[in-house]
Amino acid sequence: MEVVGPSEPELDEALRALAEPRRRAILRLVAHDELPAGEIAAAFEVSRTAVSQHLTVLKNARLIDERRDGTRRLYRARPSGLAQLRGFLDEMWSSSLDVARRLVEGDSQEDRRAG
Amino acid sequence: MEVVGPSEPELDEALRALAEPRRRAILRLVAHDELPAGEIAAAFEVSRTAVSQHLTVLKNARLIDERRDGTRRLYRARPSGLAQLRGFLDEMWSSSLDVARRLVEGDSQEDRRAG
DNA sequence: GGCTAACGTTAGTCATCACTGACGCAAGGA
DNA sequence: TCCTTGCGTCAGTGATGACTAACGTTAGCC
Repeated sequence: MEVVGPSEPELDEALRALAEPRRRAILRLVAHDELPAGEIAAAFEVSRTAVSQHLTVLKNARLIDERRDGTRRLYRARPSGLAQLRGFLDEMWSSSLDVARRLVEGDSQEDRRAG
Repeated sequence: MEVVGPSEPELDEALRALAEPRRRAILRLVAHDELPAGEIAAAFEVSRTAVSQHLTVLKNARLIDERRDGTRRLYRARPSGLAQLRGFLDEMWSSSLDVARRLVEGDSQEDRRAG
């Protein structure tokens, strides 16, 4: 039996986006200020191309919003995109706390199955 | 100027571990029950080798704990490992909310710099 | 000691991905 | 119209990673 859980394309995309340190750094920048792509790229030593691709990934993951102003593109973090991740972590966290509590109480997995 | 943020090896390892769907599925399993490696592997269609490697990654990321019982190795989720991720998300979330509020108030980035 | 069960580890393969330079494109100003 | 500025896109490359089969190791039973 294959267990893969519910289909979760959005969560997967968001977590894959956050798994890259440079994208987290970019997200931190635009979490504090709305910034144009050029200014974001200037904050890093990698090429402007690389930063542009990171911005595309973050945008597809719905972690940032893009707004156009002439030839400039302004980016900022998207709070609701992070909220979903909090939900995932909270669920895992409470579940794991339950297991910890049961183990302390001596109620092993086999006990619960036998009962 | 290169901006990479504070060194965050633990956060990085945890997020990289969670970026893989199979590892999230494994984590969900051991968040509900403490399970031996064989039983975890039986829940998936990939080889036992692959699951063992996933368990190693999750263990190194401090997202699960391992306990030995004879030849068996029992695994379960580690609540404190998830708490760190919650902290990261909370910080980003509140920062992005601040930016959203400032933009709504018409206090643009340029305004704050000029002022 | 010999055997089996339950796992981890190693070596090798294929796909993914972060990166670069070159190019394309839209929005102004002269 | 021509030129520049600000960015995204394309094609190619090296590194990472998820996977498999084969092998090594430890615990317990006979």
